[in-house]
Amino acid sequence: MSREAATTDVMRLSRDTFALPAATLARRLLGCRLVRTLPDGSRMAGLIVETEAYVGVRDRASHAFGGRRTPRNESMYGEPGTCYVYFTYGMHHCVNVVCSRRDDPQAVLLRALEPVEGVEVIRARRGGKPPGSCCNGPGKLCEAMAIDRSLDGIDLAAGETLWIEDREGGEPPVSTAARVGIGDKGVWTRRRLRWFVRGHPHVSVARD
DNA sequence: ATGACGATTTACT
DNA sequence: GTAAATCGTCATA
Repeated sequence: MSREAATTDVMRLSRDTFALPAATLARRLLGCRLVRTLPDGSRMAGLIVETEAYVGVRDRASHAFGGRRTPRNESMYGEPGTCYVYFTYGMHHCVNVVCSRRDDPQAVLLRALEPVEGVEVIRARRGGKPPGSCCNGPGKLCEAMAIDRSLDGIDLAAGETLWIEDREGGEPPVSTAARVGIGDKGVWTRRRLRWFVRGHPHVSVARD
């Protein structure tokens, strides 16, 4: 392999990157590309522009708070790079990247993407909405990319039908904010564990 | 068996 | 801004 090819090859994120702590990985994922392929051959991708970190058993807002371990959140306890998909509000899915190490349930919630590949397929699945309204929220991006509980527990590092590719340029300009949709969880409601690309039009909630 | 609760989205006032 | 939609999950009994 030539030096040129090596530097231009898209790099799939691998186990050692997923082994970062959630608060570090959440920022590291901004600008990276989430890729999804379907049995019918279609391929979709979007740049990650907003994330949230759920930092472990002491995080009151986390599904794994206090070490809670049930059939629903079992994949949070898996290898770094495991995909955690849950169903909520009776109608929406949300997708997370499990990180840190096995049995340390930390994860990064993917909250918004900028669609860059398969945009027409994405729009069709979102009822024909404009691209800017297709992936600007955790439930929306799952609908757009056909992500549901059937993908819970898969290995994103293996990259069969869903994986993440590293960004090619440097880190985009980053803003932080409190996480969205957290009820009263004391200090954990206010901590700035949300990261997004500053000023990006596809972010779900721009407020800091 | 029951009930409360969502890491949300959409439509409507 | 407020409210409805809609149901799997889990703690409690």
